[in-house]
Amino acid sequence: MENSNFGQILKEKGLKKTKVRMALLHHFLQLKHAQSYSDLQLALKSEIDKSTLYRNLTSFEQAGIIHRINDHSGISKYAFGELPKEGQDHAHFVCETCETVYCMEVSAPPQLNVPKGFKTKNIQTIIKGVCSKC
Amino acid sequence: MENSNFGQILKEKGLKKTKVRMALLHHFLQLKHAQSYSDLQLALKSEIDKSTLYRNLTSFEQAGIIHRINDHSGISKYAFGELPKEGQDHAHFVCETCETVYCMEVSAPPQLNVPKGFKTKNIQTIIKGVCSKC
DNA sequence: TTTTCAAATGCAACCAAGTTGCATTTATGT
DNA sequence: ACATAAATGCAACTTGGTTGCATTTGAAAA
Repeated sequence: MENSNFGQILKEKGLKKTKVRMALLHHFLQLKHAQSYSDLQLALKSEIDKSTLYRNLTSFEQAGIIHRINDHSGISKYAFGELPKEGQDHAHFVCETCETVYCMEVSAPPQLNVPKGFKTKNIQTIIKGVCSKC
Repeated sequence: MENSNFGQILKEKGLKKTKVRMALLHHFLQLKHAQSYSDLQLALKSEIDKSTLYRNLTSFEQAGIIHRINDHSGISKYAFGELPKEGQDHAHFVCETCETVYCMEVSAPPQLNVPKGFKTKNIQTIIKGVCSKC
């Protein structure tokens, strides 16, 4: 996978090809699990300014390159790939031991007793447990 | 519902009966939807110190008087009642318009393709949509 | 290639949620 | 009424995230 590839992804999304974005993209593409701001800051050796990083995370999310995950910790994590717009075929597994967040497939959404007058638009599921490494 | 009742609840849980706790308990018992720290601070007319409030929210949660909810906003909300330990019969509905969080029943949990080696302990569901008032 | 201009960056200052240490106060058991 | 452990209040702090602004840079047009 060469640089021309990353540049292409950014171009398709209408985002300028910058050093920061290339580094971020490179990082996200080779990761299996979700990263928090501090994970990223650490991994990228603090080379990226805080606000620049946050702004790029937002751009990437809007462009559908990554998606934002809110596990029950209260801090956002980010993972490669777009979140499906409608219905539910994506869930997040949070390991209670190592705090790692994994994306998972869902074969059938939960059955909900939503009262009259309530309109469901989106369902997000957090699974807590222990991952295979722990 | 009189004060002796509230005092009884605290006693059963091994918590001292204090002014702050009585006020908090009184407030939670008459609420239908989840409250954030700032909601509580506002509702209680800022009479309660920040750290005291947080510490009591933690105590109440540990005692099973309230449960903590993490909608995708990143800030914790608290609602009366204990969260079921095993399985899933509780979900949270977040109104996209008014930000109100409601507790809901779940009749059937989602079907998940959890890989081998992963142990599921708990499933939390956030439903996003529009509530009956909005 | 050079010019140009919007977009991206870096920096500092800021806000809010939540935590911690510590001195003081208060609820409860004896 | 007394003693003691727990609860409170306060200040200081940490951290995730945002904002305003001056400077830099990517990319498209000349």
